[in-house]
Amino acid sequence: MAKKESTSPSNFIKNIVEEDIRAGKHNGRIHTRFPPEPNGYLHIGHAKAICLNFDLAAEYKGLCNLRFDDTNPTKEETKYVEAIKEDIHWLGFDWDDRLYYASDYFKILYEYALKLIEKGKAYVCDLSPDKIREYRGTLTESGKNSPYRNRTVEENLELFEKMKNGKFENGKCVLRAKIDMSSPNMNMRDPIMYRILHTKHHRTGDKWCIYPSYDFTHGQSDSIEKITHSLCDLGFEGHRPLYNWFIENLEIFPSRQIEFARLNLSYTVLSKRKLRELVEGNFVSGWDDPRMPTLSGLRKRGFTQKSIRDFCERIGMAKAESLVDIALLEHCLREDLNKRAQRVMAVLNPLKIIIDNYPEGKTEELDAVNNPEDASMGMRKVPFSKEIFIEQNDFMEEPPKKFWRLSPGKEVRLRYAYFIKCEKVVKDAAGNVVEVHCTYDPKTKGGNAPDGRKVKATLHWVSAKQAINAEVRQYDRLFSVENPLAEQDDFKEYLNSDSLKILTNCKLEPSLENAKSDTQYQFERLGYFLIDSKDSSNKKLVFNRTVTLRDTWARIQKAQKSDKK
RNA sequence: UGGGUCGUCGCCAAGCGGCAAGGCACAGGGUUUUGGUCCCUGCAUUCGGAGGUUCGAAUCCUCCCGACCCAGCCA
Repeated sequence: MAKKESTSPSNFIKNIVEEDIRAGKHNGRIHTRFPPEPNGYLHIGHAKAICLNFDLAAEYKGLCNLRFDDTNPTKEETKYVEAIKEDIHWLGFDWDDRLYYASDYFKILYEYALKLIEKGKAYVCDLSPDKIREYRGTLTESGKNSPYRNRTVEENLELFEKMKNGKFENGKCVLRAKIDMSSPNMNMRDPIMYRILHTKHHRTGDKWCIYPSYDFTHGQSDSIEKITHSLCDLGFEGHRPLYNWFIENLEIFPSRQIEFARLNLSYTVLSKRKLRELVEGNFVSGWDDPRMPTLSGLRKRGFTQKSIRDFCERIGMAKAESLVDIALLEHCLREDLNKRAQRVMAVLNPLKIIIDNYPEGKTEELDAVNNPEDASMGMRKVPFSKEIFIEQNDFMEEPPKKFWRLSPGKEVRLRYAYFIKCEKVVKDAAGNVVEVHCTYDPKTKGGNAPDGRKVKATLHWVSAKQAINAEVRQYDRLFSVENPLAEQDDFKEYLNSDSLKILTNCKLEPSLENAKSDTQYQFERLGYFLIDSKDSSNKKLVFNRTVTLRDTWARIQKAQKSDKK
C-alpha cells in the first residue's frame, strides 16, 4: 500500500483549526489575513507570519487577505505599501483581489463608535495624556474613573461629532471605551478608541482628523472581512479580552485572535525600530543592504524565496519565545542553491602560477560541467594557458598537517585541466610569495592520470590571459554576538566589523562576462554569488557573496588553532 | 505586590495517559575531479523542580522555581 503524506508539521494553530473544522465552526471555512502597518520594510520575522497565514489558508482550502493596518497617518507612507506588496509577491504569495486597508473602514468604524456611545459603552474624555496615565493606575494598583466618564449619551454624541468635525486641536480629548478602571488587565481600563490627529493620511487625505486606535480597528477589520482566525504575535495576548469585548458589544462577526511567538534570529535583530536605527545611523547602506534581515536585503544578498519559505516551515510554530540559530537559515539556503546554481570558477585573491613546461602562447578550451546536480544544465568551455591564477590560500610554502593543497614539491589537480607540481616559489623583497612556478603533466588532461596516481586536492583556477576582473563583496553576519539585544550595552556596539569585505582584484572565468543578474552562481569551492542589482555594470562587474560553501578545512584550521592555545 | 503566557537534547520543535518524532548543530565513517553535494552511524533511561492520582504520567492534580509580556492619544 502506497502511503503519501507530505503535509507540513503539526502545530498548535493547526490543531485549533482542525478542531474548529471538526466542530463545524463557520461551516469549515478558513480565512486569514496578513496585516502589516505600512511604516517600514518587511523582514524575515514578517516572512514567518506571511507564510503562516497564506500557507494555513491554502492548506485548508481557505483564503488569506492582505490588509494594511494604516490607522496612524503620522508614520505611514505609500512607498511602504508598494515595497511590502513587492516583498510578499517575491515570496510567492498572492492575495488576488483581496487587498484591503483599515482606512477603507474608517466610515464603518466611526459608526461602530457611535453605536457604542449610544449603548453607553463609550465616552469622550477631556483628560490630558498625563492625567489619563495617572488615572490609569499601575500594574498593581487599580485605576480610577475619569471625571468625564458619566457624560450623557447626548453630550458624548455631540462632542464626538465635534471631534470629527475638527472643532478641537490635537490632544484636546479622546473617545474611550467604558469598561473597567479596576481591571487587572491594563488594556481594559477604558482604552482609547479615537484620538484627534490633524494629519494628512496617505489614502484618505484630509477627510478625517480623528483616527481609530489599533484596538478599535483590528478586530473589527477582521470581523468585517469575516476573518476566522486572526493570527498575531504574543505581544497582543493581553489585548485579546479587548478584541473580544469590542466584537461582543458591537455584535458583529466573531473572528478569533490567536497569538504565536515571533521569530528571533541569532546574530541579527528583528525589530523595525532597531533596523531603522541601523539605516539612519548609516551603519548599513540602506534597508536593502545585503546584511540586513529585511526581505529586500536578503533578496539583494542572493537568498531565494524558496529557502526562506522552507526555513519558515522548519522553524515550526509555537508560543515559546525562542532564538533560532541562523545556521538553519543558511542550511536551507545552501540546500536550495546547491541544486540550482550554475558552477563557475573564480579566484578572489589571485596568486599567479606559471607552468614552465606549457607551450608559450597556446590556449586550450577545456570541458566543464555546469552543475553536477543537474545534467540538463549542460557543459561549457573554459580556456587554459601557461599562466593562471589560483587562490592565495590554496598555496602554502610551509603546509601544516592535513593541508593537501599546493606546496613545494606537491602535486595537485587543476579542476577539468591537468595535474601540476610546484617547482619554485618567487618572492618579493619583503618575502611575500608573488608567483609560483609549476610543471604540468600533459597526460593528465581533463584531470585523470593514466597511470592511476591520485592527488589529494583539486583546485579551481582562472586562465590569466582570458580572466575578467570583478569586485566581490563578501558579506558575513551583521553582529558578532548571538543575541545583541540581550547585552548590557547598546546593541550597535556589537556590530560585526568584518560583516563586509570588498575584494577588488578578483579574476573570473570569461563565461561570466555575460553573467545575468538573476542567475545564482556557485564559485566552485568558495560559495554562492549573485550580481549586485544596483552597482554592477558591463564596465565593472560586482558580485555579492550570498553564503559560503560549508568549509571543512576552515573548521580543521580553527580546531588546530585552538589546540595550540 | 496585579494580570497574562511560557519552560521537552547545544538551537528550534512534535507529543494531548501506554512507556521521548523530526530538522539544524556537533562527532565519526563511506563515495567524490568542489576539504561542496550525497550516503551511513552516533547524539534526551529523560521531559524546569518536588510531591500526588494511576497498573501506567512529558502528558492529569498540587505546590515551588525560572523566563517573558502588559501602565503610547504606536501597532
